[in-house]
This record gives sequence, C-alpha cells and structure tokens, in this order.
Amino acid sequence: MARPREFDTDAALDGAIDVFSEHGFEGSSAQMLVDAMGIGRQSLYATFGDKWQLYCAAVHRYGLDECTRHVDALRSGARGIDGIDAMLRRVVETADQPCLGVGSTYEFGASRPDLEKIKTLLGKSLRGAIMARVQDGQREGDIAPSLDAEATADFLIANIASIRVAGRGGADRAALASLAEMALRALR
Amino acid sequence: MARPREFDTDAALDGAIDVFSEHGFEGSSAQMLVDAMGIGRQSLYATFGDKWQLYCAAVHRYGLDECTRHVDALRSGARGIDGIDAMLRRVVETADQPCLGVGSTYEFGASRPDLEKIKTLLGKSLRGAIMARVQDGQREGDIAPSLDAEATADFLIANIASIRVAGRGGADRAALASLAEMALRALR
DNA sequence: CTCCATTTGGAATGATCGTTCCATAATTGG
DNA sequence: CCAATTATGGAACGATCATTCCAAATGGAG
Repeated sequence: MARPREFDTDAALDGAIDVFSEHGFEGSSAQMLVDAMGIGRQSLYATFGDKWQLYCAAVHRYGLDECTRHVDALRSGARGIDGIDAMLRRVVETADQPCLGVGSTYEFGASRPDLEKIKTLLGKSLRGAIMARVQDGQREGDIAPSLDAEATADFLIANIASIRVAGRGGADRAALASLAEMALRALR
Repeated sequence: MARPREFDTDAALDGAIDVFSEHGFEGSSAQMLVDAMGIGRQSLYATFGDKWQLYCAAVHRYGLDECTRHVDALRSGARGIDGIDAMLRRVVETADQPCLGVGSTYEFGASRPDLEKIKTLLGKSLRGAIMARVQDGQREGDIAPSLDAEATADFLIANIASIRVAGRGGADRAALASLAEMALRALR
C-alpha cells in the first residue's frame, strides 16, 4: 500500500458543519465547502458522494456530538436539577454559534426522510436522558411531581432551540441566561 | 389613463411569503416566486426591484401581520394572563405553517442590516404589547410580581419561536399545546 | 529508486440562477 | 376604433451551481 497522507475525514466534516451551520444547505456552495474542509473537490465527492449526502453526514455527526455534550452536562450535576441547569448554561454559552440541528429543521421541516431518521434517533436518546434527570429532580423535591417527565423533557428541548434562535438573532448572553432561568422556573 | 387590470400587490406579496416561508431565501427561485405570486417576471422586478428587496418586503409585511395577530390575541382576554394564553394558543394552532420570522432569523442571523431594522422595529412593538399584559397579570395576581416584565416578554417571544420550530419539525398539536402550557407555568 | 494508490485542482459540462430585453397581449380612456 | 399604458412570458445574458474528467503531484511500500 502506498499513498499520500490521507486527509482527516472527521476534521473535514467539522469544516462542513461550520459552513452548513452558518449558511444552510442551499446557501453553501461546493467551493465554500472544500475551502473550509481543507480537502480537494475530488476527495469530497469520492468520500461523501454528493452535497446532500455530505449534508446528512454533517447533520448526523453534529447531532451525535451535540447529544453527547448535552448528556455530559446533564450528568455533571449531583442533583437532577443541577444537571438540567448545567445543560442549559452550556447552551447559553455556545449560543453565538449557529446550531445545525435548528438550521436543518427550519430549512427542510419534516420533508426529508434522510433527516427525519437522524433526528428521531437522536431526539429519542436526548429526550430519554433528560427525562431521567427530570425524574431524579422530582424524587429529590426540586421539580414538581405533577409534571409529566416526557412533556417536561420536550419543553426543555424546545427551550434549547429557543435560546439558540434568540442567540442567532443577536441576543446578548445576559438575555439568553434570563431565558434559561425562566425555563427552569417552569419546572418548580 | 388606460391599462390592463393592475395585479394585486398585496396578494402577490402573500404568494411570495408562502414561498419564502417554505423554502427560505436561497431555496426560492424567481420562477417559483412568479408562479406563486401570479404575476409576470417583469412585473416582479418592476414592482419590487430584485429578489432581495422582495424578500425584505415579504419579511416586513409578514412581520406586521403577525404582530397584529399577536396583539389582537393579547387583547382578546379580559385578564392579562388570558390574553397571553390566547396568543400562545393561536401560535399552537398555526404552527403547521412555517414562520418567515424564525426562518429569516435562522437563515441570516444578525448579518443583514435590512432585516435587522425590520426586526428591531417589530420586536419592540410586540415586546411592549406583551409587557403591558404581563404587568396586567401581575396586578391581577395571576403572574408572579417578582418577575421582570421585559424578561418575561422575551421569554414568551422565545417560546413562540420554540413552538414554531417544534411544529416545523413535525410535532403534533397536543405536543405543541403542552409546550405552551409549560411556558405559561413559568409565569406563576 | 520505483511503483502505485491516493489527493489535488484546473478545465469542462450542462443545468439553473437572477436579471434584462423585447415583442405581444390586454385593457380602458378618449 | 384608436391610443396609451401596463402586464406578460419567451429569449437571451453572464454568472454560478453541482458534478465529472483528467493530468499532475504526492509520498509511503517494496
């Protein structure tokens, strides 16, 4: 076997995630993508197929990473409510970066089966992790026992999206922190 | 004066709003626009200038209309909390239609001065109307007096966006209604 | 050093983009 | 009926799109 240095597929995907997050699928050209990915055009098509498959790969990987970070934050707190608070705080701190999840959801709605498959898969996993912490919080007396854990998890996921939309619109960190605080209020 | 039947500018804008809402700016072609607007290509450029100006006009008019509907709903309830509830209920009922406000925010962030001008203008007006009802609710004992009215208004606006993102992602009406109910919970 | 798998980017392709030109159709006041 | 005005849509333009072809460069294995 002999070949030149193989490019880093993961690093390339990171570049694609940046471009797609900032400009959406339709707003990202192949040239913008190869520039940000640091690979040649030929490698892009050989490795990922076409622009749409690259987009799906980027959404998939972004979703996996983001899900991991949410879950890590959730588990970082001793009490359930602390984990949830940590998760929201991290979202506030990173809300200046556009979210490919929200972006792809709003650009394509529920019209692309490729994306739906990715999102239902990751959505289930994140919702489950949040639900577990909500139930912890209920057991620990920090969250109202009358709340339905699944509905509460969905509310928190929706408020993560809302913080990111607000951040994308230019809201400053104090305003975003206030949104997170108000969302937490609904759990008590 | 002699001319063929002049086309309905407002109806044409409605068509443009539909297309831009569903496909975004980059995803909407001039052909899709003239088809949905029911006018000729030449009329589009003569009346609106170019695609970007048409987009701004669509965002502006959509924002004005949407703001009016929010405020009407806000005023429809006797108590402040009833108005806020009515506003959220209307959002839930219409969340199957994509929102051009959220769409333009997420497609362009805060990078387009044209859009920023429209959004700060309409945002201020809507926030003011919501704040007034929040203060009503506080006076009437339905909303916690400790809450900052402006932060509460921002929270409600953010949750309107979150309901629409969830709706765009395919959530059913019951799930959306649950999001609205949880948002209201944060006010008590 | 040689070979060969692999990456690369310029050039080409055909499609579509936004936009403009222009000839035609339509409508109404005179 | 005529004239004036406006809307229309096909054709054309140059730019850019996604994608493919291909020749040149790369660098480790033998």
